[in-house]
Amino acid sequence: MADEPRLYRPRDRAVPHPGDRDLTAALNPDQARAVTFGDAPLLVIAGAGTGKTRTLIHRVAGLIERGVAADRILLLTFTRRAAAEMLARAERLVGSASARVHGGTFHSVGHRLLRQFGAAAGLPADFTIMDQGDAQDLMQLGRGALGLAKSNKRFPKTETLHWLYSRHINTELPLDELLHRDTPQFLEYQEQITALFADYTLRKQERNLVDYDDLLLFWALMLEASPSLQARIAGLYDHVLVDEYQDTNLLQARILRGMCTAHRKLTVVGDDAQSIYAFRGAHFRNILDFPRHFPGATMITLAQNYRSTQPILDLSNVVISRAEERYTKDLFTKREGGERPWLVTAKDEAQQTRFVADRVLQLYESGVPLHDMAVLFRAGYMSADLEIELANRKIPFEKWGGLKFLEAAHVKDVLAFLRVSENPRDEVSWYRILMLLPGIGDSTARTMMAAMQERSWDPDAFTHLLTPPKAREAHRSLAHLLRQLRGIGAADASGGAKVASDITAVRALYDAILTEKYDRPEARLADLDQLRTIATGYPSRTTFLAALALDPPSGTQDLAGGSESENDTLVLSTVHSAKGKEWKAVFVIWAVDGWFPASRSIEDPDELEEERRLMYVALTRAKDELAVVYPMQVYGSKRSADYSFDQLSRFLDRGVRATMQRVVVEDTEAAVPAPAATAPEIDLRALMRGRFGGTS
DNA sequence: TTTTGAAGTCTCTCC
DNA sequence: GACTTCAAAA
Repeated sequence: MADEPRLYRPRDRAVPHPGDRDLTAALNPDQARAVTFGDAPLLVIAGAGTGKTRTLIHRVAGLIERGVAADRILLLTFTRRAAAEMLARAERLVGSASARVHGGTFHSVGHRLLRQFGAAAGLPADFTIMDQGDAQDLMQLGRGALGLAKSNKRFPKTETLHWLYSRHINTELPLDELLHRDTPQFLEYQEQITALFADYTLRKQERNLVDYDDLLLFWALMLEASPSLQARIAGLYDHVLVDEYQDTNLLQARILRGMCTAHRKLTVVGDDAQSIYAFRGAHFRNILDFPRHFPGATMITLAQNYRSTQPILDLSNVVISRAEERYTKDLFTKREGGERPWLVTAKDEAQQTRFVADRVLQLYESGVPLHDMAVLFRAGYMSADLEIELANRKIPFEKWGGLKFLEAAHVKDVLAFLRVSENPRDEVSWYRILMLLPGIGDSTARTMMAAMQERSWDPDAFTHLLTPPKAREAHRSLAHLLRQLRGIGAADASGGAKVASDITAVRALYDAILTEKYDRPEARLADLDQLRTIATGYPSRTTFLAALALDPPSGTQDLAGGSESENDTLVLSTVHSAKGKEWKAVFVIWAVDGWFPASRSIEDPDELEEERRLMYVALTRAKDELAVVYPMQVYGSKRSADYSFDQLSRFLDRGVRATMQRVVVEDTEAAVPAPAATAPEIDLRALMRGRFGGTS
């Protein structure tokens, strides 16, 4: 139970689709061919909006109708959202039988398999999962231990080191090649970097910690290193289906090979024009290499778009036609009519925000529900101004992607307490907790952890540690808390209530620290209330902690519980998080060179190409209405000599603009007077000066 | 020597 | 607005 993936959340009522008797009735010939295709490797190249997911789901349904047991089908996706959506749609199509289809992201399925089979591979069953931040923290600790932390300014930053490590695991490129290609300036440190990676690997093992990359790597290794393990793991499934295959990397291809060598019943779908995860080691050529990895594979191409109007496709096709390398064809639709997409010129961010809010309301009044509209942007923080405006105007919205609830420092702090009680060897969490205590800094924390390691991380070791006088009292109350947590946590049987009371116990100590640290702690304290509420939904502390790393609730909205679908809310999303989704009306904001494409991608041709595909993904989300907005003036923009950041995105060149219509925002807010040019009647500043006795 | 406060520097995407 | 770096204080 506890080990089941959490991605599938069955709703109470599963209504079978009325037309599920003939699964191919609603499909075009190409789609139907993919659905009814037999048991050999199958590659479906499917452009945006061509019914890719629909085809995949129908294929699952078809397999079930052919008598394949639902729980012997594995459906792999790339993002959590895609996994949840796919399984929900499968259920709608074939009814509750699909409830037993196994599915999730590669990482979550890898996690489940590791809990199940890890013991046979020498991995303790109670390992803790580290998120990216934790992994970096751990590497930082190793860096200190190896004496690489200081003294050398030119040594790569921990962030870069972790990136290199992850890249090495996911792309299977040797370190020296990676260094040569991506960061030649660090070549001279290759020896130290290798030593650091070795230390990191050992450190993880000794602390019983597993990072995201391990979830994939260990899965692959279990399949490859032991024929009997492979038989047991691969033997769990008769059919494997993979969505968004263009976003897989070599490690994942290896996993699929291991899972499918026996039966070769593998279906993958994807679109090379929508490959946007190169930063995670994916390469769109992977999808084209599929026939080589799985000889005898059949390829089916879907090019008819069912989503967008022709004018929207015209624009998207021109944008992607500028790509250096491209394999999929132009999309076409039989949908008639539709307005040309808008290219909206705004004076500045404020006007861009006003335009979006006004237009959203306008569409809403004309009958488009809020949930049929989305605002897309390159990076999470770019919607800040809009969020404030929407809140002011009381337009309900939910935000996808961007900074996550669980990445907030205070949430991680509280979780760290739970994690050390769960896994006393969790060095990352120990460090975090110790640094919170007054009188303890980096060096004392390291000394204390070394002492605990001396005692083999005995849970009682902490109580007997010596601390500086200043930290005495804090040490005592922390020791007390940890004993208490172990006591509470021991009775795992009573489930979520226990996790919640753990959190309450932690807060008895932590709230004071938090209040001390921040001027306005209210919002953060509220976050912790949320965390407690979320915790009640999990059967045990172990499941709770693992789920948080792999399937984190995105924050406020998820908390509302099952009612989220009933609320009519506007979606704000990063383009990455929007992939695979569609809306009647889509706004793409910040179409400014340096923002989209991001300035750091401009110099590297490959990265620029990925940005282009990202823009393509953004544009192809729209069904009926599409508006691309760009503010001409960017306040507080970077003072870079190389680029000016108030130019229209380079992806919207002349030819592209010819498929759009220009819209200039009428400045309705012109009533707001510009700063007075006349001499002030009074001088407020002068009146305020000296108010606090100071003279500055 | 270690901690802590303050000024200064950027800001991605996801599991 | 969060994290890093630097200098002063304990």
